Amino acid sequence: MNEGSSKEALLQSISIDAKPQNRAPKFCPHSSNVSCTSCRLNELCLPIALNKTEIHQLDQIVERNRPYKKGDHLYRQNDKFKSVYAVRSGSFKSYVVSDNGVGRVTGFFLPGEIIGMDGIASTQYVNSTQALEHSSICEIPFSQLEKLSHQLPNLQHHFFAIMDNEIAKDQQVHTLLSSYTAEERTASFLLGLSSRFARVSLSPVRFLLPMTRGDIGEYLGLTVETVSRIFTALQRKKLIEVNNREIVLLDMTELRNIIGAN
Amino acid sequence: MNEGSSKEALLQSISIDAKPQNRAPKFCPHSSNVSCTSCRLNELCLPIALNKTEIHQLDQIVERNRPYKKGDHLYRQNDKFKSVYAVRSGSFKSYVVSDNGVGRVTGFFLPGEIIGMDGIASTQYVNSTQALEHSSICEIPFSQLEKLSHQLPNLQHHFFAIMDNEIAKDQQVHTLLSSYTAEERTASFLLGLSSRFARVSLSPVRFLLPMTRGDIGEYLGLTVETVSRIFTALQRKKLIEVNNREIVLLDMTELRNIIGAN
DNA sequence: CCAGAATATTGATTTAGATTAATTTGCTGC
DNA sequence: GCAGCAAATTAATCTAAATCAATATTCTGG
Repeated sequence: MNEGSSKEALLQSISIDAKPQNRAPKFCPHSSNVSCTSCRLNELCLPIALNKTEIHQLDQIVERNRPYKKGDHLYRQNDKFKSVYAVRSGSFKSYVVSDNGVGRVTGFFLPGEIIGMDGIASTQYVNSTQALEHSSICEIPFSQLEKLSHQLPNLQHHFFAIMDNEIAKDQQVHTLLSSYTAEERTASFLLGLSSRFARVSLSPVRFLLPMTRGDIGEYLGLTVETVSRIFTALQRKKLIEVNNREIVLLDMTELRNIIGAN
Repeated sequence: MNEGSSKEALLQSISIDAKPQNRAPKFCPHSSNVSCTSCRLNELCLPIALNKTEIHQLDQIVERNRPYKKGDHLYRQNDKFKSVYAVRSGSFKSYVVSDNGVGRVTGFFLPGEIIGMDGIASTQYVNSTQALEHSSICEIPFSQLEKLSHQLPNLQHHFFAIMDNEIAKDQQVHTLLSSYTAEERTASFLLGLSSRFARVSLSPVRFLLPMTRGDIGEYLGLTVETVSRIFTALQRKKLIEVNNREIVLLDMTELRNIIGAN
């Protein structure tokens, strides 16, 4: 079941040159990945549904930034909205901090996923977004993306679809938070991660959590302690195996049954 | 404070002809509202940010359907996605029903708001949407909206913004559900409704709830009983006045304080 | 106008998950 | 290599909201 590939393998396969801002000719020795055309994620990311010529046009506006290290911010709450970002490697979390200092995680982002779509309407980002590990991203200035969408109906349609997926996803979270138990939430979270890892050709049954139990709790509306307890409980039931950040899904069918009632 | 206008007043001000599908010349005696240009909501709805000529083009693709009566469905879960809808009068709720028959309300829609943006990505609606009272809507076939967006950069931008607002709104709900108490949720819900009523020039302090306590509960992740109890509690604290579906907000400042901590 | 159904309220009891607290494990930088 | 800190686990207690139950009110269709 594809257990050979691991998170680390992905990270290694994408080397990043120090100053990728300089638009370089196609085959730069420091990067296997300076263009959308050659990017291993192009089937999952913005270029999907675009033809060669169109991808090339998209390529022109993508800025491949320096890598981010753990804790670095992509942007902060109330920063002026400028770009959306595609995760190239690693992972990010977005969160809001309320006046009283309590933080709430609003989303996690894995390779091939698009970050920063909060902000288009308000012209400011409503979340902060921060790297959970050493990560790299592609920055796409929104005004240019908009202009290009205007020329390429495929891109416009695809971007509508991406935003819409975001809406659909948020509504699933709505259902989850308004009616699932702690165990159902956790099972659903693990299965969700699993299929997102599968999407980028990583093992859907064995993976490393890029986030802390605290992050998961904030995202699922649970406390750290509850998340931890549920993990142990699921392990005792032989549905998963947990070793700190490493998760093995032993019985996906039964995990699905847990949330199946809903 | 604008208490003169009421829900009923709005309903009356918009009369609807029986077969509005026939595109009619500007001044039809049966409707004060057969074009976006003359619609009292045009400052809040899709036409916002469009100039006269552009509004006219939008007008050409809008279908003004027959009115819906309470309980009528705009579309159902898994129906093929075809259109988005703008509420002209009345109100709607969208919901999903899970396998075990438990329903969850995912959103409420008031005049000037856009329904049906779930579905663009999946080509099927993921919610069902139903009128909460006698209501009328404008239907906008999405393929045509997309085509038009492609010609009118303003419309494209505005539609991005509308979708983005949806995302931002859903994320607020995420925060609400993952960390607010029952009282905080309820206060936040009432204040939210209040400002949405204000947006369509209805009183922000005295309004009729178009939905049941059960709907509110499903939306907020609470039981009917809890919603009812919180209403009574807020009433006892003199923050609101409740008479069945009629709500008066007596102390908006204090209501804001309830959620202010967050 | 009335009967039955849907909706809403209120109270008593239970419970899932929060809170509090203490301990263990793992990780980072000197 | 280990000191100090962040993250995770586990247990005991508490509590907000669910559940169960009964009644009251409002709406609807004949």
